[in-house]
Amino acid sequence: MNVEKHIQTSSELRTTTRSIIHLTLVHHRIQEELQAALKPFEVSLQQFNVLRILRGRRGEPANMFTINDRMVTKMSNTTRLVDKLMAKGYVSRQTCPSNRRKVEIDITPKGRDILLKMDKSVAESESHLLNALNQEELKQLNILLDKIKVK
Amino acid sequence: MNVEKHIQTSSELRTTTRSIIHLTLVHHRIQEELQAALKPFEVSLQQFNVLRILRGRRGEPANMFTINDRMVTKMSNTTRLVDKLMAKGYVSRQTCPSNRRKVEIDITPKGRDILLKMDKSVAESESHLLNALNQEELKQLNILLDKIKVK
DNA sequence: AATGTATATTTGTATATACAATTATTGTAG
DNA sequence: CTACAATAATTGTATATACAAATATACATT
Repeated sequence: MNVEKHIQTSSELRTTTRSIIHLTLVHHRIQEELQAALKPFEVSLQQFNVLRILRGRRGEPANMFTINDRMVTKMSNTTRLVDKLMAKGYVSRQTCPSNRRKVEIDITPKGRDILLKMDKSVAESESHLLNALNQEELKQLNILLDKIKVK
Repeated sequence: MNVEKHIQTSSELRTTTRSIIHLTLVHHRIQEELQAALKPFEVSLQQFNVLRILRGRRGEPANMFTINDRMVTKMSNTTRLVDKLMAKGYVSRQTCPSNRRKVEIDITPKGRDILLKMDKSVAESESHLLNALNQEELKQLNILLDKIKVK
């Protein structure tokens, strides 16, 4: 990708600026592709992420904070994502008996079923996006991303 | 960053899934940092991007399509970004005399002034985010990002 | 010139997200 | 026990973005 051409600038960009723009463009493209993969299931990427987090807990229910901590959105929005997954019957929610401020959210069998189907579609999209990168390059990408200050 | 820990899964992730989650987390963090850098100027990151694109054209005005082509948003939203920059006096807009369907958008001196100030703040944030990466690593990052299928 | 088609932009609207305030419950200091 | 602070989640709302439709102009065919 020619980032300079993309933003149509005649001036040379700082290398840092260039890398950040590049990352933004790639990220946007990935989101588009994954959202398209999920469209037939009428589940948003964020809803998919919630389901995936719940499955990763292997039966142990999660509270809102736990789910939100693994997501890149505010807790208020996570509440609403769970609302929507509830309406579709993909998750259950009940107040935690030992601490009635908390809730216990879990994935339902119906949620697991659709998640399995979505997995397939998402995995194909991911593979397509990244198939020009071998294992060594993926590892290298992760190492470089790790060097970006996320704190 | 331990991506598995972040999404709190006990199962091993596919390496592609892991890389994509990692990229998403890093992207989100970068957006946050840059938005924070722009906050004192009361200009959104997307508004900043429009100004930067216009400056890159060195005096030649741009139409909506040209601006939008360099951005990761829909044209309808770019129209509204320009509306807001107009209201602040940072850009000018007039219908193109040779083709009255088109508009000619340009950055104003006032827009250039604030852009210079914002540049400084944004450059600092970018440097902070990426200062653990040397020139060779930035180059390598761009090469790897280029391998992600954006078509 | 009249009609249909393509191009460029804008408007309307639904969904997504961020931020602030609110509610409910629990913990704790006096 | 009461008052106050801390925690957990939700609700309200403003802004951001995506998608569809509408508007205006230009171009092409007859």
